[in-house]
Amino acid sequence: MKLTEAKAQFISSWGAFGTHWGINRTMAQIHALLLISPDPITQDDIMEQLSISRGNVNMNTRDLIDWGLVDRVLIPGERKEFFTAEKDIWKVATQIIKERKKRELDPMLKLLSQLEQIEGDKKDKDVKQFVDTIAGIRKFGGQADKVLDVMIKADESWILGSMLKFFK
Amino acid sequence: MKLTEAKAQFISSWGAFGTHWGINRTMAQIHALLLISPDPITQDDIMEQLSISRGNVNMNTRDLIDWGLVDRVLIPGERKEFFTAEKDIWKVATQIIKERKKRELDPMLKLLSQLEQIEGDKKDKDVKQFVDTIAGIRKFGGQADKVLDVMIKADESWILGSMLKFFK
DNA sequence: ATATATTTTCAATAAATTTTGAAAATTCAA
DNA sequence: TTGAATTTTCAAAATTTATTGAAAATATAT
Repeated sequence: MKLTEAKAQFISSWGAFGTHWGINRTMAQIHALLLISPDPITQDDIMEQLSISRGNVNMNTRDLIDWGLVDRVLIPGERKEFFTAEKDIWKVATQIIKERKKRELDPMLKLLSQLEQIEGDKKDKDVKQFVDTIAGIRKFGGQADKVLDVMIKADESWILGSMLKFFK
Repeated sequence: MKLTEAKAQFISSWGAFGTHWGINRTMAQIHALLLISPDPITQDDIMEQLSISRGNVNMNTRDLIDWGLVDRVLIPGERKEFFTAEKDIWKVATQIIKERKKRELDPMLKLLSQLEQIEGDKKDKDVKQFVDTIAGIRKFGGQADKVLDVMIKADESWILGSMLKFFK
């Protein structure tokens, strides 16, 4: 397989993959393109390589920057802005976990603790099942929250290596 | 807060939550409803409680069954089919991990190992960045794969507890 | 300051996804 | 069997989400 074909496949698959993870296709594709670009590239480069509009590139690069996955780079003597992606996959994963935890897990846990305090007779089986379910999810979520915090704080891949040895 | 209100909030939030995880809103809502229902319920119950069509319920319960999260239950003397959800959140999580690994991670890893073997001069910086990126993702994915396998095999929450002690 | 290059915004449009509902298929009791 | 109850299917409609592109805003060089 040649580089051009492989690139196209990677970008396309990474885009499809992203949709399973709550990230839009184009955002994931731009991210893929930046990951395999050795040097920073411009809006126009992205537009051309992915055949998408300027507005689309602009919005999605902004989102990627908000996610902490992409940076704007100013190149001396160049009028245009350049973009570059964090290449260390561990940092990428950590950053994604951090953001999703903040955007999704934390608010959900907050809601669950509110829902746990409903009025009602605990002997009523509907009430009981509701409270038990909420409590179960909350407990699980709380554990996940702690594990993710540990992962976020660890900055190198030793932690996964350690886990593996631990569980072998 | 009263049970009715709390139920509605939970179902609605769980639905929204699901959309961030590549699961469609209605499927997640049906799952939520089943989680808090102490006894098995019918298609009609679901239609009524969530105000959705029969076809919609049918398709989404089928998907939930495919995901291994919901079971059909036959109640003696009843003509209709009943549905019930696995209530143990750990089992739910394990099942989801197992399915997503199979549907997403495994195919991605397979593709990456193909892409790593491209023809081309390793001294070319485009080639180098491409190969390095793919290798990095593959290595990370491979580790994740192993960790997830361990989690899937562990059937009780002791494993997370152990992790926490380990990293404290 | 002015002209030019570049980026951003956002209403309109297009595309993708979800939902409906009625017809077809299936199940089951008598 | 027959017919009523129930489930399934799937084309059409509705809804949601993503994309475009041109105008407005901003930045930069001379």
